[in-house]
Amino acid sequence: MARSGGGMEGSGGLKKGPWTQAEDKLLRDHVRRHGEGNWNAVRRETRLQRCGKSCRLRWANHLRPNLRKCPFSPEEERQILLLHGLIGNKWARISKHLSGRTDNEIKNYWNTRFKRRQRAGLPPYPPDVERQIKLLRAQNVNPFADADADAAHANASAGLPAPPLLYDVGNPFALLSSIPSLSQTASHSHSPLINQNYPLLNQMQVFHHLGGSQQPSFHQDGSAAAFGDIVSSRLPPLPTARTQAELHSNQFDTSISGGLVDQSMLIGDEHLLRPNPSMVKVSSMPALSYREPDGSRMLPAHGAGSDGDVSSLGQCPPGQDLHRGATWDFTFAAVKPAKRRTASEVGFSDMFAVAPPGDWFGGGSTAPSPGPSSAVTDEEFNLEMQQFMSMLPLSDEHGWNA
DNA sequence: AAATGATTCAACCGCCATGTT
DNA sequence: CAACATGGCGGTTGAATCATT
Repeated sequence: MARSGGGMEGSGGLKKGPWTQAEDKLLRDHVRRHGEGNWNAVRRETRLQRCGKSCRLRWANHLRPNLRKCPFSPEEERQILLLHGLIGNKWARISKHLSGRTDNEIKNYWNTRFKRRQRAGLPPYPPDVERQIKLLRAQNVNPFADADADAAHANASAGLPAPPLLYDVGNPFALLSSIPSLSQTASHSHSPLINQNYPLLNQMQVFHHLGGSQQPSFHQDGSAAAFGDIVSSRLPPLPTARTQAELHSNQFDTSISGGLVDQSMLIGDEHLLRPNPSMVKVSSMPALSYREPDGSRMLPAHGAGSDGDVSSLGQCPPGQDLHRGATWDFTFAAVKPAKRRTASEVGFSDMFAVAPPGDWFGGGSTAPSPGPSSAVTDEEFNLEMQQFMSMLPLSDEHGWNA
């Protein structure tokens, strides 16, 4: 998209703005001959008046083979959510797990949908995704934690709270405990991702299944916190309610609804979410059901390019791209306005029932913090992720899009 | 039909890490 | 070891487009 009117020259006579077909051809030919990399040589060896960075970006985001330009599939959306929940705004890392997707694409996707949900006063993750995130984090699953582990350790050493788990302020165990299969996984799996350093959450699940309602206390100093006969000495402290000012920019201000949602919204998910007496009713919330108008997004809204955009369309197999609909957009599109609505049309019956993110990624930091770390490899993580994915229905089982 | 506001996403920018000299 | 070059990443911007009034 043009951001400078096209053809504008920056410093050094370098061109900015949208790429033309001719430029694309030059770049493509160059890469074909010389391979990727050495981007600054492109300008030297071709007539392209683009800086190396611009070339790299153009190639990576639009020209390289195997790019998939179709809308995200439900699995991809779920992966994005899960990965984002685990590692935060690490778009490049996330994109590595989504074949044919660029970090920019994922970033745009997230930002767009996130803002939409934010406006609607919704948490970033649907309930079951949030549960997955909780579980993975509780199990210390962070395949990218090599570098992050140091930071986390440094934080711990400095007495700073570890990245919090997502949880329900009112009932931190309601979500975690409600998935027997997951509890089973946590308790009995021999997966390499099951980290025994975090047994407490698993026990919490058991505890809750046994009818426990007492909530544990966690101490920021990491000292043991009594929880029945369960003592936590290693679990990162769960967050306390924070003020809006402390929320990360990416966090939702759940104060709109007190961080909780109407109990009626739990319909369809009631076997997973326990009624919470502290839930409040939200009087005005956009209706969330949405159906894309007849695959209109098959084509870019703009850009198949007035200026020779060569966005590779149709690279997704038939049926993979026309995915709009109730069972497809289970995540963000549920908040997407079918049409912009008047306040009177707005409803809340399809709001996600989910715990407030509360302290989403650690207070004070402008960047989301990764979750607890482990030495799990990407391969192991992928395997584990696939297993989790397979456990989750792609259908609209819980009626989020109803 | 025009005006206005909202949304999308390609492209840019600045910073940082790594490699090379 | 320092200086420089290069590549990568995440955040942000803004024109094009869409939807609504």
